[in-house]
Amino acid sequence: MREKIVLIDGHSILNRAFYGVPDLTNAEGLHTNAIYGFLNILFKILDEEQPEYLTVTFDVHAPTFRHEMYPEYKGTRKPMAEELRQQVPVIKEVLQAMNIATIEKAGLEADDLLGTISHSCEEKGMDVAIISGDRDTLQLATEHVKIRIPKTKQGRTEIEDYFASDVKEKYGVTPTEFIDVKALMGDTADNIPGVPGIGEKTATKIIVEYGNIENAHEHVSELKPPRASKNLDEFWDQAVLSKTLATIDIHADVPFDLEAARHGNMYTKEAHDYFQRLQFKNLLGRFDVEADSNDVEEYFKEITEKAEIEQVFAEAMKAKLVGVGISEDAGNVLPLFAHESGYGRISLAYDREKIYTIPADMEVTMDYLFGKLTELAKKVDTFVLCNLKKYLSLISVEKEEHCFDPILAAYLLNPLKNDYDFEDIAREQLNLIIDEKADEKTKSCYEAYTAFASVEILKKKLDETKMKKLFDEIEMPLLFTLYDMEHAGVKIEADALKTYGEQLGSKIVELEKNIYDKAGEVFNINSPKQLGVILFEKMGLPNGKKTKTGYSTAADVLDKLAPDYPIVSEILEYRQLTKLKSTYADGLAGFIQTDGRIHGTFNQTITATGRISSTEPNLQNIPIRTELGRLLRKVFVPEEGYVFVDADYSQIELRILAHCSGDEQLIQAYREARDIHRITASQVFHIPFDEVTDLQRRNAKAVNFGIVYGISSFGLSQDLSITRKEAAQYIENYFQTYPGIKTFLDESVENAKEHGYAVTLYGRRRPVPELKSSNFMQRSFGERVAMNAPIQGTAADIMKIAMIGVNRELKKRNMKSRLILQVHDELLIEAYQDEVEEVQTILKDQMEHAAELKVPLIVDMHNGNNWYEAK
DNA sequence: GTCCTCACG
DNA sequence: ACGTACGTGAGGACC
Repeated sequence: MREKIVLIDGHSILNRAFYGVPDLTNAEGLHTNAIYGFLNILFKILDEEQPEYLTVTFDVHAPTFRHEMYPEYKGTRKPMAEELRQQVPVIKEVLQAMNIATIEKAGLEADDLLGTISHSCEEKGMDVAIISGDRDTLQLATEHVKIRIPKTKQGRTEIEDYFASDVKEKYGVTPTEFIDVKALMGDTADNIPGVPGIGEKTATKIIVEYGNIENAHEHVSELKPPRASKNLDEFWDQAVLSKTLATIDIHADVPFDLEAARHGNMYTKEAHDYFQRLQFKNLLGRFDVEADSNDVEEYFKEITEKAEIEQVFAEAMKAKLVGVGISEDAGNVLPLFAHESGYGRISLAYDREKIYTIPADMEVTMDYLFGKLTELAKKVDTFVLCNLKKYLSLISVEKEEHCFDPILAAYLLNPLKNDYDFEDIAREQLNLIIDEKADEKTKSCYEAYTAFASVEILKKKLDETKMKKLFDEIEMPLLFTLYDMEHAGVKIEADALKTYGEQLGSKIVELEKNIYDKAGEVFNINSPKQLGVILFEKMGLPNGKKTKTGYSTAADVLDKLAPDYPIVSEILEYRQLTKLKSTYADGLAGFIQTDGRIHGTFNQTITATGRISSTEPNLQNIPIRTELGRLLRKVFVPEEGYVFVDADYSQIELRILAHCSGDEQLIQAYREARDIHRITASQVFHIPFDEVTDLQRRNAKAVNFGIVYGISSFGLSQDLSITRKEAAQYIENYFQTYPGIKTFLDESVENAKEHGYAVTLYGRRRPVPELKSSNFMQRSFGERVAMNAPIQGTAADIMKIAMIGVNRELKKRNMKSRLILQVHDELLIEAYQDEVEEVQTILKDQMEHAAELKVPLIVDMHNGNNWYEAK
C-alpha cells in the first residue's frame, strides 16, 4: 500500500474560498469567510483522501528568483483585499492549533514548494494529492501526483481531479508540455509575456506538433500561421524567459521534514477554542465532545421522587439565583394559553453543584411544576429563564424586576444574529459545548445551568458596553408589556373578513380573464418569469430593469408602462388584489383563534436596530396606503363596550435627528412648524413659506426621508424620478440649510468606523462590519447604516419606553383598557368606553414624555369603532 | 431553500 | 466602475 500526502496551496485555496463564500464576520468584527471556506475544503479533502501526511504551503511576500530575472513578474496583481489579508495570519494559527504542518520559505513561491515536495514524495514511492485553485500546478501532475482543483458551484464544492492522463485529455498536451504552451501564450495574471500573437489555440497546436518550444524554434520557418512563425523567431528570447518563469521548480532547496507533516489529531482543545471564537458552529460538531465532556455534567441529576422534588424546590427557594430550563415533550407543542400544559421536564440550577432535572409524570404534573416555578420566581432574587415571555402564561411573575432573560442580554450584545438559543450562550459566554446528540435530561440540565452561570458574565458585559440600563429599564420590562399585548390579542370580524376576501376573489377572476385575453394565452400571472416572457418577449414591451434571473416586473417598472399598455394596469391591479387576498384576507383568517381574536407574536430579538418585529401574523404591515387595502382595517375591531384609541408619533425620526444633530435651523423649524416638509422646502429652495408648491414640498419630504435612510444621490434620484445630478443638488442645498445635520451624519459614520458600531441615544449598539469592507458597495451600505441606525434605533428606544409606561399606567390604575398593537411609531389601545379620556391622557402623556428632547415630541390621536376609523 | 414581489414604518 | 435608499415579514414560484 502506497502512503499518501496531501499538499494544499494555502493562498490559492484561501483566495478561492474568499470569493466563493459570502461575507461572514464573527462577534469581534473579524472577517471569517475565507477561513471558513478553507476549512470546509480541507475537511472534505481529508475525508476523501485519508492521507498519512499533510502540509499546507504559503507564499512569503518576498522577491523570488523570478523577480530577479524579470522584475515585472506578477506585477499587475492587485493588492490583496483587506478582508482577506486579515484572515491569513488567523488561518495559520488555526492550522497550527490543528497540528497541521505549514511551510513557507522566503524566496520561494508556493508552486515551487508544492513542486519540490511533491517530487520528492513521489520519488519515495508515495501518492500525492495537490490541492490548488491555480491551474499552473497542472504541470506537476503525473501517474502518482493528482492535482485537485475545487470549484464552488451554487454553494456546493465540487473538485476537478487531474492525473497526467486527465491533463492530456482535457488540454491535449502532457503536463510537461503544458509549461511550453504557457510559455507561448503567456499569462496576464502572472505577467508572463509569452509570444505576441500566439494565444491558447495556436500555442497548443504548436506544442502538440513539436513537443516543446525549443523544437518548435528549430522548425520556426514551418510554423503556422505565418504570424506565429515570425513572432516566435522575433521574440525567441521572450519565449525562453517565459518558459523559465512558467516552470515550477521541483528541485528547490526546501526544508521539508516528512515526519513533521504526519497527519494526527486535528481536534485539539486549542482548535476547538479557535472554532468557537470564529463562530464556526457547524464545524464544531466534528469535535468529539463525548471524549472531552464538560466537568459540570458530573453534577447533573435527575430526580423523580416527589419528596426529593419538594426538597430540591425548598432548597432552591432559599437561593439568591436560580437558573431554569424548560423542555416540552417531543412532538407535543406547549399550549400557550391552556391549563393542560402537556408533558415535559423542568430543570433547576441554583449552585454550580446543584443542578436537577425533573420529568413530569402523572403525579408530578407540569401544572404542579409551573406552580412551583411561580413560587420560585416570587422568592428568589434572580429568576433566570431563556425566552421568558413564552412561558409567562404558565408562570405568573409578580416581581418582574427579579427576572433575567439571558436571550435578551445576548441580543443587546450582538443584535445581528439570526437566532438566539441557550446553546449559543453556553458556547459564547461559558465556553461550553453541548453535544447535539446529548439526551433530553442532559440538555435540560445544561439549559438550567447556562441560565444560572451566564447571568454574572452577561451582566458584566452589559456593564462594560454601557447597556445595563438599557437592559434593566427597557428590554426586560418590555418583555412583560409584549406578553400582555400578545395575551390580549386583537378582535377580528371574521364574517366581514370573509366577505372582503370573496369580493376580492370575484374581481380577481375578472381581471384574470381580461389579462389572458390581452395576452392571447393562459399563463401564471404570479410567476415573474412567465410574466416577463409574455410582456417583454411575446408582446414586445420596452423592458427596463433586469434582475439576476430575468426581466424585472416590479411595480416601479410596470408603473412606467401602465399608461401605454392597458394590460399592465390590469396586471398591477391583479397583483394588488391577489396580495390583499392571499396575505391578508385568507392569511389573517387562519390566525383567528377560538376567542375571535388574533394573538400574534411580537419579537424582541430580530431587528438590527432595536425595533420590534411582528410575526404569525405580521400585524405591523396591515395595508393603509391604498383605499382598497385600507378598508381591511375595518375588520380590526374593539370588543363590545370598548373603542379603539390610536396614537402615533408625528415624524419622530426627524425630531430625533433635530435633537441629536443640534442643528439650530431644524430645531427652530420644529419649535414653530405645523408642516415641517413645507418649511424645509421653503428654506432649501429659498422661497416664502406660503409660496411653496406641492412639488417642492414633495421633494423636500423625500429629502427628509432620504436623510434618515442615510442619503445617497442615487437613492433620492430613484425615488423622485430625477437625475442623479439634480438629486445631488437637492442634497447639497439641504446640507447648506442645515449644516448641523451634515456634521452629525459625518460624525455618525466616523464614530461607527472608529468603534465598529453605531449607537443610539440610549446606548443601544448596532455593529457595522461593512464599514471595513474594501468593496465600494458594501462600504457605502455600511455608511448608510451608520447614519440610519442611531436615528431608527433611538426612535425604537423611545417607543419602547412609552409602551412600558403606558402599560404600567393602565395596570396600576386597574383599568380594563389594554394596549394591543405597536406599529413602530403607533400604539393601538382597546379602551373601555368609560376610560377613553383617561386612556387618551395616559397615551399622550407617556408617549410625549418618554424622552425630553430639544424639540417637542408630538402625538396624533384618533378614536374609532375599528382600526380604519381610528387611524 | 432562495428569489421576487409587495405590505408596513 | 461599482449598482443602493433604512428596517421588517409573508406568499408564491421554482429549484
